[in-house]
Amino acid sequence: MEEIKISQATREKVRRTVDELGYIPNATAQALASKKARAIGLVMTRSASHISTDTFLPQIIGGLLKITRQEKLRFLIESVKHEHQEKAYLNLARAKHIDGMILMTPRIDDMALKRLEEEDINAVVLGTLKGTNLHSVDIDNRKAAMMATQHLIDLGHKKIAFISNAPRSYTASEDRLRGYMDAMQSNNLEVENELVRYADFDPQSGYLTVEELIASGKQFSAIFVASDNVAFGVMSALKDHGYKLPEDVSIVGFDDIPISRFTDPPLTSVRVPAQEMAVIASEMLLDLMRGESPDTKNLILESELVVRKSSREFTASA
Amino acid sequence: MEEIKISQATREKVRRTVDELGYIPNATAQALASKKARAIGLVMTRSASHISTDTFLPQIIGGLLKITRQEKLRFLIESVKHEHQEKAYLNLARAKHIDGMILMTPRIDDMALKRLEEEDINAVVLGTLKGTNLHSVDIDNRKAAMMATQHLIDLGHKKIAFISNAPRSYTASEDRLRGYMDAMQSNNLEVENELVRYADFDPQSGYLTVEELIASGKQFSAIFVASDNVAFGVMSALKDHGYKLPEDVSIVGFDDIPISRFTDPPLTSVRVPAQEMAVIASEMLLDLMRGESPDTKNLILESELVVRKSSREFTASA
DNA sequence: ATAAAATGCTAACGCGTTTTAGTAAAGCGT
DNA sequence: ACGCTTTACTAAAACGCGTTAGCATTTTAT
Repeated sequence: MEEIKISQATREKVRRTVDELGYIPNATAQALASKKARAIGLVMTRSASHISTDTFLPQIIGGLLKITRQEKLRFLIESVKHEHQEKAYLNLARAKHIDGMILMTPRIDDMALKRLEEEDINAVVLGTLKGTNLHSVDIDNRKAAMMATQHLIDLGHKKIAFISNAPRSYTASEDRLRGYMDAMQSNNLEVENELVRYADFDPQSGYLTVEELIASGKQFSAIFVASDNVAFGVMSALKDHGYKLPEDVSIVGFDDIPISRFTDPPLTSVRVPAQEMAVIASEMLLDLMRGESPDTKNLILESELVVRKSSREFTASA
Repeated sequence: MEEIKISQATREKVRRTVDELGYIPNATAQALASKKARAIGLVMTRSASHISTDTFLPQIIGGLLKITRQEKLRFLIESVKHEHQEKAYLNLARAKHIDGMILMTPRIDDMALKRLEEEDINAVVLGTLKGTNLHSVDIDNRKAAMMATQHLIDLGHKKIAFISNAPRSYTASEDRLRGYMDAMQSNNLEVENELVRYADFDPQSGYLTVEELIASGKQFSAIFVASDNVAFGVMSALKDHGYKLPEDVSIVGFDDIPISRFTDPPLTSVRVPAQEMAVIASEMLLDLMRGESPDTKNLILESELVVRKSSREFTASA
């Protein structure tokens, strides 16, 4: 595979002949002979309906596609049902149709993931999973959530509700909650149980959660919603119940997905470099596949608060 | 492969032994020997950036995943650069790493697609491409666009602008424009060139298009936007320029993606059964892969107008 | 000029399955 | 019991490529 000298003419001639004969190497045979599939998998554990409403996913796919295209790798999407997870991950790699995998939205209790490291399986986690030795790319969810909450506090809000992006069993959800609590506590603000609620990925769950929140009768002048996608439902519910945004309630989201700047009001949100994360994760995976070890084991990317119109100074109206 | 009689006990014993040994068949070897990859591909021709902002994609992926999971097929995403398309499609199948493919967002001028039918390649188009013999699943874009436009006309609007979902080279874009024109003409309303504009998939392009529209000085009291994703940008731009929705301008979108009911105002839109389309397309593909021919060659699913708050009776305010 | 090393080329093997062929055993009818 | 067909099982071939080993040839060093 070193630099071999072959005349340009010969090279061209071969190319032409190959072209004329229409020869296309059989990828399967190549894979079998070389023991390399030249493919990576994006592994998800969510249901089809959650995937359908996931506005974050295209960014990840876009990023992965960028790399796989340029590296001439194939890219498959694998979806494992949570019930069968114990071996599911392993089988994907053991069956050798992929050389490595990228794992999305890890759950805290995901023991199967932890087993991946015991085997010699190339994997990069998109997110954070404590207690494992797996490579990962993520942002500092806790810190970012703290920043977001602090922003609301700086605007004078005291009764700040928290609506999660997902059930608490997902690591990102837990971390963002902690960040919210950090900010509240370090400003001597009380974290009220009634004001902490869990949504479930999609706008609909955000809508319903707000209705519960309103029904609880608790006062609040701002909500930190740990997912833009959920925040859309949150904003819609608030408006439907007669709240004016941002006059009555300030909202801060999380993810800063592409459409967030086009909502009404434009959503203040924590920018998560999703596509960049996907690109880096796949580059790390490539390193692992080559037998090299990536520069960093657990890379944390910067995130920043993008202030738009959905958050504003607290006034006594609410 | 017929029904062989094997005692339940034996069956279980084998299963246990297999489990203990941790044997996992090598998918690559299976594929090579059986000449079946047991995999399908979703083929897209758009750039990474267009993919990242595509809010329609998750629904398609969700639908495909549903079927591939249940049929134990693998599912890969292939992205071909338009420049190299001539052979790109063919190679995907020729290299034999997929048994069939689903083609998204076809372009009118896509000659490469037309070559697929000459070869013996299993393919289903998600959309419509005239002049080919390929199987396809789609809605009646022209009729749906006509309905959407007619809805605005029924509300008393006369100056109705059209903003496409994509450049005119995409078949869906062209068909939706025709539907708009059908409705206008059959109501003796003039189709004004200045009021017909082309966006480019994402909200940003919608935003810019509206600014051009406004700059043109042409009057309009309603806009039919042939994509919800673009419509988000359209609504945002209108508001930024002082228009009230729906008081000053009525909007009708297209696709009815999950978040459309949560916008402000909730978006009137043409419901496209995206996930169902994906499911049916993959089932058709499965038929083709089995050598059977699907019930229908070019299946047209029903779409309906979902009326929400973004469209209302014309008043002389605009 | 000769031996040693480097290079070019071809043929055979191996990858881990499915599939086919082939053989032995068993079932059937007369 | 004998020939015939069916069934069960085993061994080998095939899948289409990468890789290795072996041999022939050329280059380098002495």
